[in-house]
Amino acid sequence: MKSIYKEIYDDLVRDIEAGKYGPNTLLPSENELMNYYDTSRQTVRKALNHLSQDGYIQKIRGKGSVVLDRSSLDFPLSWLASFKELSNKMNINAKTKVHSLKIMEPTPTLAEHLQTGTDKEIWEVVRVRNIDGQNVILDKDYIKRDLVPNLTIKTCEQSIFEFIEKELNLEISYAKKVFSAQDATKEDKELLDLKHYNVVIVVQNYIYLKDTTLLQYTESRHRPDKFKFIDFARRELNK
Amino acid sequence: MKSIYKEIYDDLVRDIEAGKYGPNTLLPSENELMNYYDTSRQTVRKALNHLSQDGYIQKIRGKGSVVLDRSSLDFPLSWLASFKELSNKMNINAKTKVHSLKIMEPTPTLAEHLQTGTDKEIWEVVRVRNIDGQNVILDKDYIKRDLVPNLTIKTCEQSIFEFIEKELNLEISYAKKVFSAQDATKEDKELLDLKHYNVVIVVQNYIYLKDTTLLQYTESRHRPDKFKFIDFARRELNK
DNA sequence: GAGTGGTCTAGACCACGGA
DNA sequence: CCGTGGTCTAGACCACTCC
Repeated sequence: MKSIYKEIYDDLVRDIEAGKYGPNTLLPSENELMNYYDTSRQTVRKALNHLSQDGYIQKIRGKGSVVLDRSSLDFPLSWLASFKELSNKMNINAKTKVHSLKIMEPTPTLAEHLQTGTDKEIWEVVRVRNIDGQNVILDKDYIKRDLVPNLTIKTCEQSIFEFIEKELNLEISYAKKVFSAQDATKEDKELLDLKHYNVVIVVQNYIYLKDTTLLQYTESRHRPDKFKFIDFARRELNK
Repeated sequence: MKSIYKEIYDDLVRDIEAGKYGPNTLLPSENELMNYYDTSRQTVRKALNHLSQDGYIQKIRGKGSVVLDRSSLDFPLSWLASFKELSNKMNINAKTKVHSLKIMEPTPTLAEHLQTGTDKEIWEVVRVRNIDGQNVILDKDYIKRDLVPNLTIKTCEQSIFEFIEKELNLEISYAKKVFSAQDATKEDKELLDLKHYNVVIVVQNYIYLKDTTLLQYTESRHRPDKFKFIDFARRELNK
């Protein structure tokens, strides 16, 4: 059973993306939505606040909720999303090749990234993402084995994300991402079609479950010209 | 007069950062906070939800609000912050040199970025950020002149941000950032100490006021090895 | 003045975790 | 079982925008 505010949120997202409410027009007022969904104002406001948080609308006191123009925003890929989800949304001709999949004991560096001991087994998954015939992203995933006992090449070719959430019923709650640029390593040069570039854009991703345990550390190494990341940020506290 | 939830939020942020509530310990329960501040539960929850949003805590049903470890998070520089705010927070030896400041009519490209006409005057501010004796960031700001009539070199050396908010009383509400990498231009090579790097990390920043008008377009060009950006993201809707 | 969103109250019931 | 957080209600008063 979906909660009411989530239903309202989903409805409005759908309507906005379908163009039912165009950019710079007003959404129905909180009162109208309240009556329409036969619910309390707080519930409506919760839905609207999430729309605001996610960059769909701007609430203006005395006026209403203005729909923002997200056409140039393309995809809000700031948030936790898997490569598969992304490539679907963007209609990209993408393929994934699993380069290696193995169980290992972490090096001291990896143990620190994963907040675990060097004697605890972890999975190492190395995947190459191919877009339009070019190998442009190298993904290295490190996953705690005690949380994910089994992993197959087939799963890694699809979406590890989906597998973890749907098959294992682990709830991913939040993540910390660190963006930087690094000199390309020998491995980068071997596995990617780097052309003349001597640096790669690195996205380190620490993925946490809802009980705050760290599940996975991922390093995504992008060829510079194929890297793009969009972020929507609010300065004020949400109302 | 500060609102109650903001007061609670600020208090808790202060206490968490001061170490009064250490990582992996529990905050007082919603009931306790409710009594302490003599307010309703909803008001307390609003404050806690913002803490959750900002990566300070994880709320766990049946248990409480767990303080997350932000020591490695350093600074949540994902969010709207000026260079001055940042360098203050990070104790960095940073200097700003204004390379040029002028009024111009936008090129077609710039007009599109700023969502304005090619006949409307805009400011162009070019600044070089020097960290530890090296020129590592080139900031190019384009600001609508009708919103900001006057701008001085002195202001640009300090913080344009502060000037806009405090002197002009314009309320900045949200921003869209686009991260990418580009081949270094002739200008990059002239103004920055680029060493052997042939690409720069570019952060395009579109800054909006609370009435949804676009105020400013900024392009921040970073030497790759000095670029770092940290993002905290939640997968679930906030509760 | 009428309508909008922003803050807040005082209740209620539910789902979950831990002892 | 009790205490936790998650959802929701039905009111209230305020600040703001627009006419």
